[in-house]
Amino acid sequence: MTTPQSESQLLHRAHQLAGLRLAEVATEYNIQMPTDLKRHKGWVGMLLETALGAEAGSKAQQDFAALGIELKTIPVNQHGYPLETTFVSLAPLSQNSGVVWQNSHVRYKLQKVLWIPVEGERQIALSDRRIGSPILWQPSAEQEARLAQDWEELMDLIVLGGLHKINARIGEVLQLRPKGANSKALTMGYDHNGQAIKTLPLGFYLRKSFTAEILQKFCSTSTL
DNA sequence: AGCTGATCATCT
DNA sequence: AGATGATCAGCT
Repeated sequence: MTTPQSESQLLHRAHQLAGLRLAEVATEYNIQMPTDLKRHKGWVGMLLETALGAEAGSKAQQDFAALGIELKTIPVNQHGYPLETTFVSLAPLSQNSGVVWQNSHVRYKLQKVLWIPVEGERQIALSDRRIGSPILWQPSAEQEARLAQDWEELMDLIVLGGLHKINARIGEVLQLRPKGANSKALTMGYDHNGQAIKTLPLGFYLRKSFTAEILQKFCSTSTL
């Protein structure tokens, strides 16, 4: 699939996927389907990237950089409520001087997001899971303010030597959680004395309550 | 190691 | 049961 040339073209393609089951899309693009996602956690996301013409195996950019749009698939239950949090970006634990909300990766990634809900309950076979209607979202001023507030609180902990105080309970809409190969993968950070330490890489994630708000606003009639 | 794509699975 | 912390795969 060639990359879409306009926002409306991308939306049109996304709407055409709505209602299809994952097996139908995988067959159309000759993509092997795993039995489950245990060892293929990013499979649904990659499938829809292919189907929509995003640049595969891409870089630290939006999926549709020319359109300024990030693609996110999100697993939902039968009511359209998120089953998982949404990873946004890695948190800069070092070399973070001068980073402010306005030039942050989180704000960049969330400027404009095409959300595609997909049935995610494990009782539904992967092949039978249906794709929902796409939602093109831009944060409202109020939503961005909440994101910025959490981001600043969490970045303050990182920058001011509070890494040891960080856990997933902090933040109303945004949280920090480990994001690495495993608990042995370490990165550089700074402790409360300003000393360089090895610490778990952390990522910013959107809480389910926040993404539910995004999905619900549009899905009152039919998303799935 | 650090990005991309995320979900798993244990613990509370 | 839901959230937190841990983990999986591929590419650079």
